[in-house]
Amino acid sequence: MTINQIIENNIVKGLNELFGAEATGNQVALQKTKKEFEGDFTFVVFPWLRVSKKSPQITAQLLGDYLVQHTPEISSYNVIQGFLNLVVDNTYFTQFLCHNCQNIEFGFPEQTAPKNIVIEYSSPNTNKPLHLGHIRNNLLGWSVAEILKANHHHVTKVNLVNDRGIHICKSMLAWKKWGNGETPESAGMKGDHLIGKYYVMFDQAYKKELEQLQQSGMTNEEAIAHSSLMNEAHRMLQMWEEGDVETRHLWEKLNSWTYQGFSATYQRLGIDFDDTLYESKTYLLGKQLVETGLEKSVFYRKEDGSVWADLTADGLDEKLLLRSDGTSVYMTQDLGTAVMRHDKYHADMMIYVVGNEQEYHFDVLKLVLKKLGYEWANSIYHLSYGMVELPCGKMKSREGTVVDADDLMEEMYETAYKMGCSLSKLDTMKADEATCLCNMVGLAALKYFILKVDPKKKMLFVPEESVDFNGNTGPFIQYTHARIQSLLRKAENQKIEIKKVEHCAMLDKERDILKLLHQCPEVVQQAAENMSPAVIANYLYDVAKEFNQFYQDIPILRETDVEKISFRLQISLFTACVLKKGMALLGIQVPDRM
RNA sequence: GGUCCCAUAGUUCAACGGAUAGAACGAAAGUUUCCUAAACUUUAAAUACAGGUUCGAUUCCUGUUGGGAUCACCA
Repeated sequence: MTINQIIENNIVKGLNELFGAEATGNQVALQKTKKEFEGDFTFVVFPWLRVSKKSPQITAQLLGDYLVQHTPEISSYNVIQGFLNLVVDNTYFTQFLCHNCQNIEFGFPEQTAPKNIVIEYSSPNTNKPLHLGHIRNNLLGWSVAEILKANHHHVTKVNLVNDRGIHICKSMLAWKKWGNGETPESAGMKGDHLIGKYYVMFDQAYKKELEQLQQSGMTNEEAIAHSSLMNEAHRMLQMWEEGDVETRHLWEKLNSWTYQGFSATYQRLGIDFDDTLYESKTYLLGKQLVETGLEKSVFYRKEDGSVWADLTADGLDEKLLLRSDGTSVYMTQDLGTAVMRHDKYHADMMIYVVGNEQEYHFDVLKLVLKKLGYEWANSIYHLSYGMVELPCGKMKSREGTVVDADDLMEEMYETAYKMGCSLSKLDTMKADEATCLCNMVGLAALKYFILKVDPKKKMLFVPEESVDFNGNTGPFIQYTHARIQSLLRKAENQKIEIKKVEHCAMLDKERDILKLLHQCPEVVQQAAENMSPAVIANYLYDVAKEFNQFYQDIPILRETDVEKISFRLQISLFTACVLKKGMALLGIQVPDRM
């Protein structure tokens, strides 16, 4: 049981015994005491004045006396207005430090109901390279998966590759027409970038064609209908669906180039998956489900042969499920994917990390699944995150207003390198060590910048300006860790042993940082409940900041009292552990020197 | 037009209905004979507007204004 729970239980007992309140546990919530007041936990008594029938001051005093008497961990209290501030005994914190400093399980909260969770993220299209939007998606998905694991859930990370459809045919057609057999090797390009080049090429040629057709007197619609390029692409899609050998062969070849490119990007980003699924393998199941729904009269067929779900009774619109030519749409595929995924993993919860622009899509998906009789539709959770916007607005691949993932990571590395040089941090390092460090620092800056923001909120990215290396940033936390490691190395060189100190007079700064470290498990738990790595990121910043103040104000190795040195080293060691573990949940590595 | 989301210092982000709304960047001023100055200290600076609920509202409700998303035989 955590100390919060112990105190809360005693508050419930106190309220009942003193005032006959008939209170229960979930009505009582403890909060952290604000910094400017004395105390560690605060209980607000205002809501209980009705049952105590006494003034706020008296009510709080009575309860305070009761708690000090019945809770060994609480040494004293004070009352300000209706706020009862409870002071935890110093010994509690010194013992907490002794018991958890070397505990590798520390930070992972207790879990009474572990779940089977499948989390999907990334979900790229194979016709273009990954960009900043994918980076947010990947980092969020990966980090949330780690956070859920830290809360003892069984997590499967899956990537659903959108490997088929008209968009893929566009790059295939462009490569076939104008590629002259170009390969990633011959072009000296990453495979995904090469394919992306042809995708853009198609779009440019298509636009030019439309312009010419319009100049020759056609309306916009007529031009679209008469575009030979688009018609060719559609023919290619049909051939693909019919299983034409040559088309399939081309498709496989170009996709394999993209996968090689993706794989390199994922690796550099530090992202991985337990399983990869392909839409080309699930869309047929979706079609079957639609047929079943037709038989059950859950869906209906229009005169032109298209199949629809009528969701107007539920406040949504009518939704197309099969085109009049019988081919499937996005929703059809997703229905198949959902059923397949549920059957394959026996999931209690299926998380989809997908942008908030698709909220409507997921509302529809859940509703249609329910109409088909799948009760588990409620276990689908759309982890809906905000878009990353540029100063010029939304990112659009075809218009070239994207921040490419590979370029961005390279820029981060270069910035870290320049910075390292100007601070003379790299002077004493070997070349490969410096490279490794700059990669670590550059990535940390990028990842932290993205993950510290609440996932639900959209965020603004200003190239050359957004990603900082000072202040509330990844490198700041890395620096704090490196500083502690340096301290510990020095201690080892001086043959100083870190002994367990069970009782020790404490300075305010020491107490502050211990109190903060003590909160780690509940922070990890809260991050899981909110599915928000930002909770962890902001906590780690607080820890690092608190430690730097401690480090600045209080001598550690320069102290003369052996007990105090030991105690402070132990605090430092523990801080380093929490920083390292926490950063690992964000997918950020921490160096031992920088 | 229908539905949904958002609005906090100059800027980017915080704040389970609780106390004097926190940080960072940027601006101004300081701290290195001493454990890493990628650090620390100090100053100035914000809840879009109007109502309501509450002992108490940045947070909940209603309206106004301003942004964004979505409602495709696109994915």
